Amino acid sequence: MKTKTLKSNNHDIFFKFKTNGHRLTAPRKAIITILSNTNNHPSVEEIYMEVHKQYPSIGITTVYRTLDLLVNWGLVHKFDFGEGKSRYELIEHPNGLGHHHHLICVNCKKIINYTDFINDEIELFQKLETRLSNKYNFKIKHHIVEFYGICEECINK
Amino acid sequence: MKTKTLKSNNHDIFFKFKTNGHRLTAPRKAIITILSNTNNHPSVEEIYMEVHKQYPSIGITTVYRTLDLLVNWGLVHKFDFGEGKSRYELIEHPNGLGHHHHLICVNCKKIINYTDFINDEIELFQKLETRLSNKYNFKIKHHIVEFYGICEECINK
DNA sequence: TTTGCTGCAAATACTTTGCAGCGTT
DNA sequence: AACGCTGCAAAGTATTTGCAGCAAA
Repeated sequence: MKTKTLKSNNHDIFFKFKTNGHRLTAPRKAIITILSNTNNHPSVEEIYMEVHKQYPSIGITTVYRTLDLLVNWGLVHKFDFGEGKSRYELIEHPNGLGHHHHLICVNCKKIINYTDFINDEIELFQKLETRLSNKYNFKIKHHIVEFYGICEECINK
Repeated sequence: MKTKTLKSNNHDIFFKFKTNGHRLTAPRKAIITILSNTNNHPSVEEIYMEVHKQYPSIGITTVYRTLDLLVNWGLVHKFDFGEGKSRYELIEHPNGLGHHHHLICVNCKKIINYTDFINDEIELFQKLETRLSNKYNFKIKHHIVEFYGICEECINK
C-alpha cells in the first residue's frame, strides 16, 4: 500500500515534467525516487551520494537544478534548519498522510518529527488555509510548523 | 505603550548578556535596538547597514557574532526563506503580541505577514506547546508557521 | 533536427575563523 | 591586569553560472 501511494505520486510528478516541456531523464527519475523513499529531509549532498550509486557520472549541479525545478513547481519543500545548507522533502500528501511537523533544538540542531496530530490541529489548518487563501488571494500548496526550543539532553548538559 | 514594551524587553536582553559573562557593548546594544524597532526580518546585510550609520567602524563580522549569541539564547529567531541568506527577528512576545505567521510565494519569494490570528489558532498553539513539551521533554521557546504557495501576481503572470 | 539536459570548472554569495589590538570590568 | 570584544583578511561552504558536448523528443 505504501508502495502504491508512492508510485502513483511519482507518476504525477513525472507527468508534470512532460506537460511543462521538460524532459524526464534518468537522473531526474532517480532523484524523485530517492525523495519518495525517505522519511527524512536529505541534503543536496546526501541526495547526490545516493544518485551517484546508480549513476556514477552524475554531477551535483544536476541535483541542484532538478531540486530547483521541483521546488518551483511546489512539489518539493526546501527546508533550512540553520545548518548552513538546505534539506529537501517531497510534498506528497497536502492534506495529511506523510506530513509532519518539527521540534528543533536551537542548541544542538536535533530535529524531532511528529506526526501524531490531534484532530483540532488538522481541522484548524484546513480552516486556516481556506481563510488565508481567500483573504490574500494566495494559492496555498502546503504549510510547515516548527517549534523551537531546547531538547532534553541540552537542558541536562 | 509600544515604546515601553520594547524598552522593557531590551532590558531583559541586556540583562542576559551580563548574567552570561558577556559584555554589553555599544554595537551590541545598537543591533538589539534595530531588531526591536522593525517589524520585518532584516538580513545580516540590512542590520549591518543600519548599525553602520551609528557606528561606521563596525564590521559585519560583529553583526554575525552578536546574532549568533542571541539565537543560541533563544532570544532571536533565524529565518530562512530560501533566498540564500538568513533573516533575523526578535522573539519578543512568546504568547501573542508582535508574533506573526507567514505566507510565502514559492515563485517570487514575496513574504506576507499575518497577525490577525483567530482565537482557535492561539488556543491550539498553547495546547500544542504544552502537549509537545511534556511528550518530548522539550523546552519550547517559540514556534513558526509558514504557508507556502503562489501569490496573486504570480498566478496571473 | 531541435531544444533541452548534463558535467565540468569557474564564479558567487554567505558565513566562519585566526589573529593581533583594543576596551570593559 | 585579565578577559572578552572587534575589525580585517583569509578561509570555508553551499549554491549558481557559462559553456561546449550529448541526448531525448
